[in-house]
Amino acid sequence: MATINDVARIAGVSLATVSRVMRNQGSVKPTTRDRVLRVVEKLNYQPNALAQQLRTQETHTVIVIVPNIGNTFFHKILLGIELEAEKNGYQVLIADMHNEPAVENYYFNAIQQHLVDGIISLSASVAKSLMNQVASEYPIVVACQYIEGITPNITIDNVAAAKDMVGHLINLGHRRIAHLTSNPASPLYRDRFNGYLAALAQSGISVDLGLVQYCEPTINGGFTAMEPLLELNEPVTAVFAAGDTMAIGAMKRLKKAGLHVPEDIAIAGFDDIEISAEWEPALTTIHQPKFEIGQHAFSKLLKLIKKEPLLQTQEILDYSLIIRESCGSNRNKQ
Amino acid sequence: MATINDVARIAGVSLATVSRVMRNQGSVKPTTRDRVLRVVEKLNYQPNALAQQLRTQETHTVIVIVPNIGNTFFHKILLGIELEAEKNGYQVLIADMHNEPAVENYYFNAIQQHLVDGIISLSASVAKSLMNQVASEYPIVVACQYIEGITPNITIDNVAAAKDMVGHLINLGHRRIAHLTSNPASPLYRDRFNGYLAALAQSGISVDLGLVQYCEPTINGGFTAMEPLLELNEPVTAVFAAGDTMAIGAMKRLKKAGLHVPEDIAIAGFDDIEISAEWEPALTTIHQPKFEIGQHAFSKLLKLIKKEPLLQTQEILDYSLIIRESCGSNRNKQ
DNA sequence: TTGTATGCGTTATCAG
DNA sequence: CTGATAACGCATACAA
Repeated sequence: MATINDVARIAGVSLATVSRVMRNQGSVKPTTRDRVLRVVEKLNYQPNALAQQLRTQETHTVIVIVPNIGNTFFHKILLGIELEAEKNGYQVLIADMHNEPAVENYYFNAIQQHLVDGIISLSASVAKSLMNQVASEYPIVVACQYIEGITPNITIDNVAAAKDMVGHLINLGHRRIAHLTSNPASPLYRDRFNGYLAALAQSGISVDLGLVQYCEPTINGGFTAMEPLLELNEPVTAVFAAGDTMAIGAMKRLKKAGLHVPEDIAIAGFDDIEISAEWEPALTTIHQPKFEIGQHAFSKLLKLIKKEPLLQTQEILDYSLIIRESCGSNRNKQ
Repeated sequence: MATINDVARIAGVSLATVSRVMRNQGSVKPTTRDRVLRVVEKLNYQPNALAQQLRTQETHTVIVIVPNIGNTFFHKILLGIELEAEKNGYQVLIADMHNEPAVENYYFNAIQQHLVDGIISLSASVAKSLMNQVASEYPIVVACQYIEGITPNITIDNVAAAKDMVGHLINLGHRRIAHLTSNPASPLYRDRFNGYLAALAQSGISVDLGLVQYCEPTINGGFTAMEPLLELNEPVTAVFAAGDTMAIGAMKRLKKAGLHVPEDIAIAGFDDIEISAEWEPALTTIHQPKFEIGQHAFSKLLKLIKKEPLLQTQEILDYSLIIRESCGSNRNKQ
């Protein structure tokens, strides 16, 4: 592999000159520039990025930590990040935790080792203390998730969104509304649960914790979580799942039980992942502005990297209620 | 950020000694080791990986180029790569092309710039000449795709798999079988098309190119590609889609037309993506051993990196025919 | 307009 | 067992 020295020697100039033409910076006589360029081409010289980065102390690379690349929820977010990064001359690398919390710690080291200029975490499953320590020294932003009171983050108002959704179900006449949720340690699921409770409270509906099921946030999780609800003496008429995959799992279980959605029971989800619009019946859900979340996350990170002041450390984006078929109000089907 | 020099100075030793204790290599007196370690901890010293990599000329990192991270087909492959890499002390970074061929070129530079030790491409959409040039100098393996006669690659036998699937349909009594395919420039789709043709030929069924539709390999693509087939004078009784997403799109279109799968028409897909098993009716398809493809791809790459000899440059893994509901043979439902 | 020299933070080769 | 010192490949301040 050719180095800058090889080019310099063959072109008969100093390596400083080669450096100048490579970076289009400083002044160099057109004729010598041409001579250098010809050698560069002949040798297929590519600057060693490692050396450049070591020298300049910046990598123009950010890493985004994804809990599980298999979760389609993250795709549009990634796209938002990527396009925004591209626009600003940054490279984005994706690190897949494949759902193992330990992996996040591992990638947190990447920044302490100068391999990247910043981190966007879509997980925040790292210990609060480590997050604190790293975030105080390096550019980090968290999106879609958050650890209370730490680091800049981008989310929607999960409480309000869940409350809206359950309010919608109540408006449709439902009184016995089940809730499918997941890991109670996650602020996200806690917020959505709180929204559910708030909506019930507002309508004077008393809470029945027997209608709340905890499960894995997957199709299969929703499927099995639906079973105890089917055996209730007084059946529920609606289910609010804190994630679309759980909602789809619930629908599959209902179909197996010979029940129809939305005629026999209404189902609502959360997130608006791609398959929700394709599923039959199409799922009523909360749309998160994923692409924008991604864009904002990168913009915020970039400000951190460039040490520009952050106007607001926490950013709340707008969600929207997407009414499709699964709640029986398909007049408004989008 | 503390450097090795800071540690050395504060611990009252030379930086060579610090390097030794960090790498657990060479001999150093237990007491000085302890002294160094204490300082390391106090300063929270982390070696600068950039400098290490520049010095040692290896990054222990590989990059995998994914055509579109939103395509769930790739997830298990990534998982296979990641676990195999982890086992060998390598880090894997994912580069998302978001379906823009130009992006692959961009990441091909990463290796020429010494940022990674090797590349696994799941795309192979780069120009043959560039692929040739880079592959001749650097460790690269292609999986699931291939450019004829270049670089080590891992695939299944797409021709045989498609032929098997269409053979299955023929065995079920079908004679008029449509084929949904995509970009004819892709060897993959060409192979599957050839398999389709081979199966017809073997059974003495004459080919009717009017039954072949080209479309985007998406749900929507399959949906619209189904329309002309619906208007045929002599309708088809089965559809073989060269990808599961197209198959699902076709099913959605049929449902809209009031037709039932598999009673009115049989549908078969290819790839066995996750949603295919969940869809109702569940899709009959060709299973690609994605996890193993990922593992083998990394192993092969590692041999390339370590300059070990490659026994076979091209590796063909076993596929399997997964019979579910969409072809009406649900006796064998898996 | 060009060249020289220094340093980025390591590892590794020598001596001692 | 430990310490100088020379690379690794580049960018840049300073001279010329």
